[in-house]
Amino acid sequence: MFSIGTVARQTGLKVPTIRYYEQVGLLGAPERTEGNQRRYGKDQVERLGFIKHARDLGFPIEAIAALIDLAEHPDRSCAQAAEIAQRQLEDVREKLERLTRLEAELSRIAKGCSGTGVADTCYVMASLADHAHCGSEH
Amino acid sequence: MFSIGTVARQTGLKVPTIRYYEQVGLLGAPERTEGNQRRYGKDQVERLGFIKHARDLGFPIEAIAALIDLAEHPDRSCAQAAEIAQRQLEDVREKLERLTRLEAELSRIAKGCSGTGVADTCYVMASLADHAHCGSEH
DNA sequence: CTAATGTCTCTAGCGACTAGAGCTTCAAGA
DNA sequence: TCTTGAAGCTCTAGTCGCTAGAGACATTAG
Repeated sequence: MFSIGTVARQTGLKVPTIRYYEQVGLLGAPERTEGNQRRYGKDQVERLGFIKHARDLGFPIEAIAALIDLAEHPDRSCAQAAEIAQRQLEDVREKLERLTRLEAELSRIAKGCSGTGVADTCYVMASLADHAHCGSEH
Repeated sequence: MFSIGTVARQTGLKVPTIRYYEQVGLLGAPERTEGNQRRYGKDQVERLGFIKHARDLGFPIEAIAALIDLAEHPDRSCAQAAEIAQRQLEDVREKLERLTRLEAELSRIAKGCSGTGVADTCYVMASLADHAHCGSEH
């Protein structure tokens, strides 16, 4: 049985984050000592590892809850898990696309700066003020 | 003088968003009609366009406030504006990097799915449960 | 004049935590 | 056994950038 601090160190999560996951129902309530402190078993530590990994990959809490639910009903089809992963992948790809365009635009803006007075000549300001300066949509 | 709805249509912002920008001090309080409705002048519409564009490029509100402050003091150096843009560019690049790695990992995970029972064979689950399955850091 | 649309303020909610106050419990050393 | 300091507890509120909704008032077109 591990204290919350020990589990935090093991999983890389922060202590309040673990409590938060319990609060939102991602993790069942652990046992408690007589003095009301949480004590986690191996299973729960593993689940927290799963959650951490999924969060690192950007899965929203809700999707993780669905995945955990699937894991607890092994009779269900793997297709649902694949679908969740697929959705996440598409989400990431969309963000990538958008960020790629932003990067192009911003580097164009940032490069154009002359470093002189801001008044009429500042390229950054002009670019932001007038969308027509832009190279592409965003 | 334009009503808030008209300005919203002109700038592409939503009505509550415009009120929000006023609330957080990004935009000065506009004139009001006798009936207490906001009426905006050309200058303010322009500024809202500036804000919209900067937000679309991902600048946080605080950075936009700093840019507006610079715009109102044309004697200051353009270097500060360039610095803000540079910071934003770096931020975008960091996110891009991270997302690129996530995309690789997720597409590997999503592709590996066999579509059969979730029990022992689900690749999605196994990948999430065990970080050792991963091809790279994230 | 009426009806429809627009606008007002205010509060609360989103997601995923994070910070802090004020208290209690635990574990290790003297 | 006692003490001390770290770690834990609950609760509330704050973060960011909006968004939604309630209930009331203003404006405008026909």
